[in-house]
Amino acid sequence: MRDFMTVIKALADENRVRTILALHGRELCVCQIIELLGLAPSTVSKHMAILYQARLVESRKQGRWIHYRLAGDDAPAEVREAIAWACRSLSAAREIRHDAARLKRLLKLDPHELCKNQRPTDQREAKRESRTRVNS
Amino acid sequence: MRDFMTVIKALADENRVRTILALHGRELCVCQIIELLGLAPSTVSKHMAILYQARLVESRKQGRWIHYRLAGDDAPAEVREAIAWACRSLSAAREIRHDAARLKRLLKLDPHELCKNQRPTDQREAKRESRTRVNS
DNA sequence: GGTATAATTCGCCATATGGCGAAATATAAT
DNA sequence: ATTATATTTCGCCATATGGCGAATTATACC
Repeated sequence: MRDFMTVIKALADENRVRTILALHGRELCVCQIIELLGLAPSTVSKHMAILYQARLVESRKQGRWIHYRLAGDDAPAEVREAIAWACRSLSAAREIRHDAARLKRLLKLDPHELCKNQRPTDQREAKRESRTRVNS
Repeated sequence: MRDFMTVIKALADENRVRTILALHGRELCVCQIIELLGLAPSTVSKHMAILYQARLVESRKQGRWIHYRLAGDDAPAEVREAIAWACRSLSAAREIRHDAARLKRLLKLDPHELCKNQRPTDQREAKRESRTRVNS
C-alpha cells in the first residue's frame, strides 16, 4: 500500500506527468527537462527526486550531467503498469503533443548550449556573485 | 490531460483508495463508508464528491440513503483502467485485506443501526443542540 | 405541519506541497 | 590549484489539501 501511494502521489502533479511522458522512449538530462517544463533547476530536481523515489525513473550519471529514463523491466509491476496507463491515456493529449513537438526541436540543440542559456543572465547580479565568492 | 489529472489526484489519498477497493464488487451507503474509514461524515462526504467528480464512482439515491458504486462500462477508459490498476495492485495489501474483513462483518449489520451508533452520543451536547434548535 | 435523520455544504485550522533563490556538492576545464 | 558549471540540498513562502464541527438540505416518519 505504501509503495502504491508513493507512486500515485508521484503522478499527482502535472509537471511530473509531463516529465514521464517526455521520457517515453528516450533519456533526458536534467537541463533538458528544465527547458521543457520552464521551471527553476531546484524545482525540477525536487520533482525528479520524487519520481526516483517512487521508482518511476532511473538515473545515470555521466560527468556533471545526470540522465533520467523511465523505469525498466526491473521495476515493480505496479510501477510499470502506472507508466503504461499514463502513456496510453495521455499520448494523444494536447499538452503532451505540444511537449513532444518542443522536445523534438530541443533535442537538436547541444545540451551545453541549453545549460549556457539557463545560467543567470543579469550582468550586475553575476558580478556581485563573483565578488561575494572572492570575498568569502 | 485535465481529466487524467483529476483522476490521479482523486486517487492520491489513502482513504479514497481504500474506499475504491471497498466498493469493488458491491455498493455501499455513506454511513458504511464512514464506519469503515472512521472519519467524520463531512470528511467522507467531501472524499466521495472528489471520487464522483473524477467519475471513479457513481451514486444512487434511495430515500435518505445514498449508495455509491464503482464506475461502470459507461465511464471513460482511463477511469476504468485506473480502477483496474488499483484493484490489481492492492487487493493483496495488508490494509486492504483488513478492510475487507471488517467490511464483511459490517455488511451483516443493519445500516439503520450503523447510523444510530454514529449519531452524537453526548447527552448534554444533545440537549444543548435541541434547545438551540427550539430557540432559533 | 412538525420532528427526526442521512447526507452535504460551509467555515475554519493544521499540515503538505510546489515554487523559488541561495548555498552546497561534485565534476570538468583551465 | 583554481575556476566554471550541472545538479542537488536547504530555507523560505504561498497555496492546496484533509480534517472536524456547525449549519443546511432533503427525505421519511409521526
